[in-house]
Amino acid sequence: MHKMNSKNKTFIDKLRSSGLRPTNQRVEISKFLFNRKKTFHFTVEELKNSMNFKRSKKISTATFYNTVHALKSAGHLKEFSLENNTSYYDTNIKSHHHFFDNGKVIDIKSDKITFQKLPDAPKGKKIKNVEVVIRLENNN
Amino acid sequence: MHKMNSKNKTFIDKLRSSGLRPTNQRVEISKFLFNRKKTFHFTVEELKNSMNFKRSKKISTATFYNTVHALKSAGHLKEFSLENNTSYYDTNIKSHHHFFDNGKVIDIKSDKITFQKLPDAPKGKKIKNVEVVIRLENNN
DNA sequence: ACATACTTTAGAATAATTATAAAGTAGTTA
DNA sequence: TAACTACTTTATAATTATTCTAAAGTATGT
Repeated sequence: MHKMNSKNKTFIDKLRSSGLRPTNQRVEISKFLFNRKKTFHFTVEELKNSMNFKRSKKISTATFYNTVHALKSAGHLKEFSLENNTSYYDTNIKSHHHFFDNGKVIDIKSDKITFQKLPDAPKGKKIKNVEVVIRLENNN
Repeated sequence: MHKMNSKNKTFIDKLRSSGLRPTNQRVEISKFLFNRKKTFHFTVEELKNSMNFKRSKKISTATFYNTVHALKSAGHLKEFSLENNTSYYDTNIKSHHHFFDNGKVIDIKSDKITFQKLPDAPKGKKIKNVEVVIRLENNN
């Protein structure tokens, strides 16, 4: 007996293309992450807390880590780091940049930043990507 | 009895301006960090291991963390992050950028990158700094 | 419906970092 | 210089983020 409406398909596809069977837990995580208009920035701990908050049967920490890691490896999530030893993930996987405003992260669309000059890659290497972080502080 | 030649002064000044008394341990750490030609990238663990390697009397982990943290807060070190939940520090505090080549970090001088277009800061905010990370991969 | 390989989970293990509190030291003062 | 006080060092415990483990459960092909 399959419970699957057309809306779920997309989430399930993301899981399958990450090499993951679409179990209930994973489908719910995938929905939670991708069924939204705006891009979503999160840590695994935040994701776990916000999803488990209302659930009677909690999804385990390991499942959150496994699922997020697989989605990231498959390219459905983008990982980035702040200076607090925690991994952040972004549902916006298109190349883009970030504002950091004391712990808060805001996406900057790729075309908002263009370069006049970029260095050459060292010999034997090539550029995989370029990421810009603009740190903000309060005016005045 | 003071053992202090003019060379040490500089290291001691960095400590004092970080609000730290120049104890033996701290002076040695400060020397180790700043008494070099090229800029130095390190994690606290790496710093501890390389300094303690040859010492009979080891400097404690807490002292490394405290000292590095104070030097960073005072602006004598720059902190940055890779995607491995570890803090990296850079003795080059001038605004500059980085190549990341699987875990290896290479400085890029500030003037090697210039922008054609940068976004405005959100209202009430201003730009504190802009950092570029260029990720490398092997050719072919 | 079976078999099998993949999953979930609680809990242990690990790694980086921070906190604690007792013993030691720098810098000031008398 | 002796004494004092506040700051330091250190070993160790605690904390946080993450990964590992192994037993019990489930998806999927036949």
